[in-house]
Amino acid sequence: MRALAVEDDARIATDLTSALQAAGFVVQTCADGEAAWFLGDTEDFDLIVLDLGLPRLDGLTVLKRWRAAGRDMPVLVLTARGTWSERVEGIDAGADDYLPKPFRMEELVARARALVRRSAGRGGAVQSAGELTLDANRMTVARRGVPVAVTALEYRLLGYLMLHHARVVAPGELLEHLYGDDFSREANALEALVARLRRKLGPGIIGTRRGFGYFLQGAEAQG
Amino acid sequence: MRALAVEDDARIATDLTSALQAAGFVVQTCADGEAAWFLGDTEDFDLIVLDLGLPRLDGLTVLKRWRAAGRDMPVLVLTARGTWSERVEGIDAGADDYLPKPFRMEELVARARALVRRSAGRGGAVQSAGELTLDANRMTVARRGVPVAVTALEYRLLGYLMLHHARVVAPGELLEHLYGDDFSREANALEALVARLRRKLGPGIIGTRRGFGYFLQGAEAQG
DNA sequence: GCGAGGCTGACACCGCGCTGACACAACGTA
DNA sequence: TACGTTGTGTCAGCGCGGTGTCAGCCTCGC
Repeated sequence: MRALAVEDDARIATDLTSALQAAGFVVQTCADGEAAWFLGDTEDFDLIVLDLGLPRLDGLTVLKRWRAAGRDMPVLVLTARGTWSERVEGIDAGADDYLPKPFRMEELVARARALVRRSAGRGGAVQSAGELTLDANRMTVARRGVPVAVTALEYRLLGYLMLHHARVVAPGELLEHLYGDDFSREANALEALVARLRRKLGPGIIGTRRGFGYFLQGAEAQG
Repeated sequence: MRALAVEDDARIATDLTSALQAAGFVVQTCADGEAAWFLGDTEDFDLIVLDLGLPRLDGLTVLKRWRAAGRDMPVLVLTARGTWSERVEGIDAGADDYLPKPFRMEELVARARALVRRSAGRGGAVQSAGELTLDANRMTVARRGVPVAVTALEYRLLGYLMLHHARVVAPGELLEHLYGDDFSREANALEALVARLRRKLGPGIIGTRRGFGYFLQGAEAQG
C-alpha cells in the first residue's frame, strides 16, 4: 500500500508518517499544494491524507483538480476548522472521508484502513472461457475481444453453459433453466436457439455431444 | 435511491426521513435492531443510516451481522457518544462513515450522498458520464454543458443510471429504487418516464437492451 | 445404406418497448 | 375557492425484434 501524506506542519507530518508506516503503508510526504497536485496526478497512491491549509495551493483546490482530472484514489481530508459547512464543502469536493483536528492517530489509521479496504472491493463481473467473454454488467458477449450482439435468451443460454463449462449439459436441463416449468416449447426451440447463436459466434464455440447435450468448446477439447 | 433509516427516536426519525427525501431518496424507516437486521439482509438499499442505540438488538451487532453475511451497502452510523474509541469500534465493525449526535441535517445529507457516489467508485458532487453531467447540489442536468430542465423523478432516474453507468439496469431494479416497496405502478410508468426523458435529452443518452433493461450510453457504444 | 437425432432457413406470431393522449393529484396563485 | 400549471400514472395502439414452429435436409452412428 502506498500512501501520500500532504501536511505542512512538520511535527504532524512526522507523526502521520510513523503511524501510517506502522499500519503497513509505504509513506511519501509533501508540504505544499503544488507539489501535492503534481504527485497525486502523476503517481499512483492507494491512499492520500490531505491537509486543507497548505501553502501555494489550497487543499480543497488540489482535491477538486484531482477529481476533475479523473483521479479517484481515496482521499482522507484533515482540517483545523471543524464547522459543519466546511465539512460539507470538503465532502462535495470529492473527499472520501474527513477528520477534524485534533484527532487521535488510532482513529486516522482506522479510517485509512477502512478507505483502502473499501476501494479495493470493486471488481468486474466478467467471466471468460476459451475465446468467449461474458460481461454480466453490460450484458454483452465477445469472442476474442470482438463484441457480438446477442439477445436476452441467447445470453442466458451462454451464461448457463459458461457456468458449467466443464461438462456437457443435457437439453432437458437447458430447457428447464431457460424456461422454468413451462414445458410448452418443443425441443426444437432449443436447437433453433443454438443454431442462431452459432451463426453469430462462428464455429468452435458451442459443441454437441449427440445424445447427451451441448457444451462450451474451450480449453478442454471434447472429442 | 433507496435509503433505510434505523432510528428509535421518533422525532429524529422524522427529520431524517424528510431530509433524505428532499435529497431524492426513497426512505424506509425502522425503529429496532431486529427489524433493521432483517430488512438490511433481505432487501436492497443504496444507503443505510444506522443509529447505534437501538432496542432489541444493538446497532453495532446489526452492522457486524450484515457484514458477516456479505452485505456491503454503505452504512452511515449515528451515535450519541462521540469518543474516538467508539468511532474506531464503529469503523472496524464495517461502518462507511460516522456522524456524532448532534449533527446538522445538511452534513448528514452531504455525507449520505458522498457515500452513495463513492460506493460506485466516484468522487465529487458533480458527476458525468459521456455527454451528460449531473450536479447533486443543484439537482440539475446538462448535456454537453447545455442545461436541461428535468423533474425530480427524472433526475432520480438519471442519477441511478449514472451511479451504475457501467451496467445495464433491469426495469425491476429501477422501479424498486425509484418507488421503493410501492408496487402500485404498472411497468409502463417507467417506459413513459424514459420516453419523456429521451425527448428532453435527445437521442444517444439512454439506451435500451431489449429483455435486459436500460443503460447510459457513454463513450462506449455497445456491440 | 438406413434411421434417428440434430441442423437450418423460412415464416408467423406474440409481446416488449415506444409513443401520444388523457386523467388526475399536488401545488401555487389570483 | 376556483383556476391554471406541472408532474406523473394509465391507457390504447402500434411497430418491430425476438422467438417458436414447421418442413426439409444433413450427418452421425451402427
